[in-house]
Amino acid sequence: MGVGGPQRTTVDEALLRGDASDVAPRLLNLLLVHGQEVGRIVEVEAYGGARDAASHAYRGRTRRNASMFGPPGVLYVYLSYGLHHCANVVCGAEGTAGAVLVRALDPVSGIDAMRRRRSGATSKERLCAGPGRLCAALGIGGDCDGTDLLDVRSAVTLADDGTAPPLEPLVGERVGIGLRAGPAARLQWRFAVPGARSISRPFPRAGRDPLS
DNA sequence: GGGGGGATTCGG
DNA sequence: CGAATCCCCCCG
Repeated sequence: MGVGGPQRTTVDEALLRGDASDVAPRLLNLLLVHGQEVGRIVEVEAYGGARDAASHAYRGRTRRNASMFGPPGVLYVYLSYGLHHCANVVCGAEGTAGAVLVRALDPVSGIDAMRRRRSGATSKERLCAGPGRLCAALGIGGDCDGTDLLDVRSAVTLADDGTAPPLEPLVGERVGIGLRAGPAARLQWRFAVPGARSISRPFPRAGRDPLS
């Protein structure tokens, strides 16, 4: 057999139909593709709708978050802190808000182009370790908001090379959620591939209870 | 119409 | 730790 690597297929919409917290861990080890630049999704976070105080959609639809209400498979891109773009895979039924934030990729190909876009980054494992970093590396900007990730003709797509998601992903609280989000800040809606090289920030050590 | 805060990142 | 810098929310 050839050494060209496993065949890449598109992702079925059925994978994305559920709630964000159910869909998120199933996106681990899929590929995010923009032209020649390809990265493996190794860290994600789930964001819901009206019941998730940490979600952009908590207070309903706005111009910014409109894509979150779209059909599953749409790309939701927003500008964070006026500087960095962040990419989400929209999930759940059309009309309901739900999305999975892609927080880190392991670079697979197009690494030279990624480095060019991220002039500061040197090491491969930092290239796409963070939601803003990976968008910069892949060239995903606001113009990509609303893209259909399941359409092979799109500039940005999701792909599956046959690597299954981990049976036991790392699980933790979402990053950067302020106290104003209330109990939603403690939801264990962050997931990652154990042992992945590119993780945006460490997960707290599991296996011990706090001293409460 | 104004002010505060953010799903971030980098440099000092 | 603070700056960069835009969108959105809430209050008046």
